[in-house]
Amino acid sequence: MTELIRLLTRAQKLLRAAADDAMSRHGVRVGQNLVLEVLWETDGLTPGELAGRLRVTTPTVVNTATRMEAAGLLVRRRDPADGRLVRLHLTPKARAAQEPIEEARRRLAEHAMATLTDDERRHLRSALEKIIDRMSDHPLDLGE
Amino acid sequence: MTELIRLLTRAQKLLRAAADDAMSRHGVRVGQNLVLEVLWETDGLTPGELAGRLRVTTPTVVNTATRMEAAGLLVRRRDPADGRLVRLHLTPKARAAQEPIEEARRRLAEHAMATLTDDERRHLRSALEKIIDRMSDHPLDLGE
DNA sequence: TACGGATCGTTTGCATGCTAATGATTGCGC
DNA sequence: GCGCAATCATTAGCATGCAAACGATCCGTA
Repeated sequence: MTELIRLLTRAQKLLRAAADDAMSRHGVRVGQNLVLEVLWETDGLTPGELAGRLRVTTPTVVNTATRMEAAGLLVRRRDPADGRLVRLHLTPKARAAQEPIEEARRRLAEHAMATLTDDERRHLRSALEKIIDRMSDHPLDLGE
Repeated sequence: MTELIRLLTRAQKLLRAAADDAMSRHGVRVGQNLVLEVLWETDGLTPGELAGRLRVTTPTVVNTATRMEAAGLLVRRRDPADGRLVRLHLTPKARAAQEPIEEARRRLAEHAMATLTDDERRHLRSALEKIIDRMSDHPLDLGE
């Protein structure tokens, strides 16, 4: 079964590289895209909230946000009600990138799955969900 | 279909984190494990050869090898016949880690796939291979 | 009201990848 | 035999993740 994990890793790497390529055409790197996807839907989230939704640590979001701020994709605003919080707001530049990036993402996904039948896609989805559930609910116990 | 890519990414991330956890018990990080797997089989490869087998760039192997050298897992030796080449040789410490690490890897894989039937595993393997073939043979064309 | 624990974001340091630039060595062609 | 292009490894710089340490702010309690 270790072979299956290798295949999964390799497929994910190919997809990630292709996604990064596609996103880069629009001035967005693959990690930044994850932040954008959430903020397009709900602007003004805090780094901590974003980290929770992306299943990533807060420092990761903070660093990505800093790079995105430098790239002119978002701005930080202190929450007026709670001085500990920082709210991340997208710029018009980030909003303008939404349609082309989502389109690129859709095309990439269709391209990657082009040789899979609907049935194969369903099976793939189901298998991945089982693995995710398994690893989420029962993290590998290594003793002590 | 973009949902399928998200699932694949999430599953891979969970597996990688679990693998890193398991390997760390044996003083080896998940990236170093890839190098070990190849060198256990064929000792004395060059960084370039390793990079080719691992589908990773040469600088990545060089950096990983430097960390592994610092950790006492391997040594660099200049090739006597060709001064440009560097050959990576495992230390006894790295050989001693082989059995426990391979065992941990097997257990992790079995654990992650525990809720999948043989049929589901076959379908998963087949789908992943199709995606890999597709992305390898037909990299997404983005136009110029 | 003042203090101390809880809650955030940030900084720091590391591992893993990449691309581009650099440096050493080889080997072919003249 | 010499020089120059090809071939390697390495270095530098960046993006993405993590964990751990730190600093600021808030809030319940005494």
